[in-house]
Amino acid sequence: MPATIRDVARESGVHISTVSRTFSAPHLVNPETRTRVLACAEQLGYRPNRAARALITGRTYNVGLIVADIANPFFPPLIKAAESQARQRDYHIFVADSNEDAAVEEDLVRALAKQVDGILLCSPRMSNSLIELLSREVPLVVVNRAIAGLPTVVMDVAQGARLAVEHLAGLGHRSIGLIAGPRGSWTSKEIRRSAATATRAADAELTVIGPNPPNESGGAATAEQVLRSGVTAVLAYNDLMAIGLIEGLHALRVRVPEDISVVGIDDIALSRLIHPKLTTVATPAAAAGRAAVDMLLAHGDDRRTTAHASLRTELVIRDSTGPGPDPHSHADPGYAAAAAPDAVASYAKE
Amino acid sequence: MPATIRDVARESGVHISTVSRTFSAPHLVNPETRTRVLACAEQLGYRPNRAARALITGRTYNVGLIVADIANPFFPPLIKAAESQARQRDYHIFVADSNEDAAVEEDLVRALAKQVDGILLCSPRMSNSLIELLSREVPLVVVNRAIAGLPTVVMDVAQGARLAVEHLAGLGHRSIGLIAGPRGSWTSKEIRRSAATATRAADAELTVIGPNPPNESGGAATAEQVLRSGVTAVLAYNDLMAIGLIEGLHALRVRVPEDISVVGIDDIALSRLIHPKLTTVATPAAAAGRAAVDMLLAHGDDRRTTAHASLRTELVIRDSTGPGPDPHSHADPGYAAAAAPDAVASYAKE
DNA sequence: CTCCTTCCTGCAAACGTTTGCAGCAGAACT
DNA sequence: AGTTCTGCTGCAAACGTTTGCAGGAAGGAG
Repeated sequence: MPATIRDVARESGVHISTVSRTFSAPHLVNPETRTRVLACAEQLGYRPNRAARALITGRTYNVGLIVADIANPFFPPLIKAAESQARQRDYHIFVADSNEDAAVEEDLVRALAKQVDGILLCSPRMSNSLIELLSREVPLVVVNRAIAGLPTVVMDVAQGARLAVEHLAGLGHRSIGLIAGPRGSWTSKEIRRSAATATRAADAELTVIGPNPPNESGGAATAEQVLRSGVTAVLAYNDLMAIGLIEGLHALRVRVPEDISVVGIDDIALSRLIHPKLTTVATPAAAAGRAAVDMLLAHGDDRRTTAHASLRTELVIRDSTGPGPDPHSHADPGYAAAAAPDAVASYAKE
Repeated sequence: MPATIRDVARESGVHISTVSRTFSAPHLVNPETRTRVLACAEQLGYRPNRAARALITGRTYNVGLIVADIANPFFPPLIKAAESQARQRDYHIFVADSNEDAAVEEDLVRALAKQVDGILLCSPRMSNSLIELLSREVPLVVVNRAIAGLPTVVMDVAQGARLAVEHLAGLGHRSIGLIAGPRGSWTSKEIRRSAATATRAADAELTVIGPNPPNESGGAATAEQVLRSGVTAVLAYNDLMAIGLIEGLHALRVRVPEDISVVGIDDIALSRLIHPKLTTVATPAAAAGRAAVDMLLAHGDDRRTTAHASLRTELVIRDSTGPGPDPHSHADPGYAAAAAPDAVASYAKE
C-alpha cells in the first residue's frame, strides 16, 4: 500500500537506483533528475523503508536508551534532551527501564543490540566487566559511570559532594551522615569516596548509611537510623532520597534545617518546590543526554574511540541547610551569608 | 560478524527455513530437530534480525509513543507502564516528545509511521481531523482524547472535575476559578465543560482563566489574575499548574487554603510532597499506558476495531482545600470531616 | 577525428528473513 | 498391496533497499 522506491522510479521514469541515490547520495545525480524524482516522491508520499535500508547498510538509525527508572525525576530531562538531539540527526530512540535491576538491564541490552546502532546506558547497575563484555556486541556509551575502555559521560559528582561537605563543615557541622544509593551505582561509590576525603579534611566524621533504594521511600526509611546515629547534617545520594528523609524526619518531629541539615544531589525540579527548599548539588542531566548522543553518533566508523566527558556540577544552596549545633559555632560568616536562597557555588573540570 | 540464520542452519544440519520455523512457528517442526536447532542457536548467540523479519512480514514489533512533554511528571509513569507492558510481548517502544507543539507532533507521527506497528498518541495537541487523517497511514491509539472512529483511552476527568467542584462547593465556595490548560487539549475542554455544569448545579460561579502552558510557571503566571478575579477556590488543569499557582499566591502573601483553596488534577508524586499537600483528582496514568498498549496490540489483524476505555478517577482530599469565606458558612459538616488527609471519594464508570 | 575525462544512469547482486508449495517418509486405512 | 493422510523438511521467491561495476553521452584536449 505505501509507496515504494519502485513506484517513484516508474513515475519519474528513472531506475530505482537513481531514486535511491537521490536520497542517500544526492551529489551523484543530475540536479534536474533529482528535482523531478523528489517531486514524484513528495507527491506519492514516499518514505524510504528503514528496515530495508537497515538490512543492507547495517545501520538502523535507532538508538537505545536504558535508564534505571523512568519515574525517577532525574531521568526525564535526560531522556528528553537525548531524544531531541537524536531526532535532529534523524535518529529515533528506544527507551527502556531496567527497574534498578542489573539482570533486566543485561537482557535489555541484548534485546536491543541487534536493532540499534548503539545504546546509551544510563546509571547502570551492572558490573564493569559485564558492561565491557556487552560493549563488544554493540556500541555502548555509559552515562554516570567511569569505565576506562569505553566512551563515558559522567557528572563530576565527586566535586559536588566535596562542595556539599565543605558547605556543611563551614556551617559548623562535625558529624555528617551519608545516605548511600543502590548497590551497583558508581555514582554512589564516588560520592562516598569524595565525601570521606572531604570530611576528613574538614576534621569531621562521616557515617555511611546504606545502600538504599534511590527513591523517596528509600530516603524516608533511613530517618530513624539517621536520628540514632547522632549526625547533625546529611548528604543524600539524590534529591528524592533527601526529600524522603526530610519527610521521615518531619514525622519524627525533627526539624530541617534547625535540628538536622539535609543536602541532596541532582537538583530535580521538585527540590525547589518542597519546603524547606532543598540545598542540592545540581547535575546537568540534559547536557549529559545530549553529550551521550553526540558521543555515540560521533565515531561514525572508527570503533574504539573512547571519549570521556565530565560535566560540571554546582552546589545550589537553599533552605534545607543551616548552622551546626556547636554552641561556640565555627560557622564562617562568609558561608552563612552565601546561604541565601539560590546562591550558587560552582566548579568546572576541564 | 553476528550469527545469522544460515550459520545456525549449517551448524545444526538443517535448512534455513527449518531454523526460521523453529522460532516463528515451533509447532511445525519436529521436537527433536527443534531442540537441536535451539541448542545451536543458543551456542552461537543467534538472534533473528528484526529488520529482515520486518521487511518481509511488515511487522516491526516496534511501537511509537508520543507525549506532549516527557518532563511533565504526569507522563513518566505512563511511559514506564507502557514500556513494560510492551516488552512483555517482545515489543520495543520509541519515545518521542512533541514539546506541546501540534506541528512537531504531526512530523513525529509521519517519521515514525513506517517503522512501527502503531503509535500511542498521548495528550495530543493536534486537531481531531488531522488525527483521523493520520490514522489512515498508521494504526493509532489516542490517549486523553475521545474521538469517535478511533481506539481511545481516556481518564474520566469530567467526573473528577465534578467531584472537585462539589467538594469546593460543599466547603462553602461560591466563586470558583478554573485554570485552563493548553489550547489543543481535549482534557482541558472536558474539564471546563464538566466544571461549568457542576458549578451551575451548585449555585456557584465559574471564572475561566487561560489557556495556559501546562506547567509550573504556567500556573504561577496566573496568580495575579486569580487574585484580581476574586475567586475563593481554584481548580487547575493539572497538578503542576496548581503547584505553580500556590507558589505564585504565596509570593503575593496569599495563604492556601486559608485565603484561597486549590485543587489539582493528576495526583503526581510531587503533590504529596509539597506544602500544603495538594488536594487533587487522581488519574491512573500507568493503567492508561498499559491499556493503550493492549488496545494497540489487541486487534492483531482486524483493522478498524474501535475500543474505548474510560478510566476511573478519584478525588484525593489533602490540605490545599479549606472552608469558603462565607461568614454563615454553607459548609457541610460531613464534607469538612471528610477533608482529613488522603480521604478518598471515588467513582467508577463502566 | 580520436582519445580521455567527467558526469550521470542502469544493471544486478546482495542483506537475512518468511512462507507457499512440493516432496518424502511413514502410518493408517481400505 | 494400494491409497490417503499426516508430519516434517527443503526449495526458492519474495520483501525494499544500497552499491560496485559497467556503459553511454557530452565535452575538452591532442
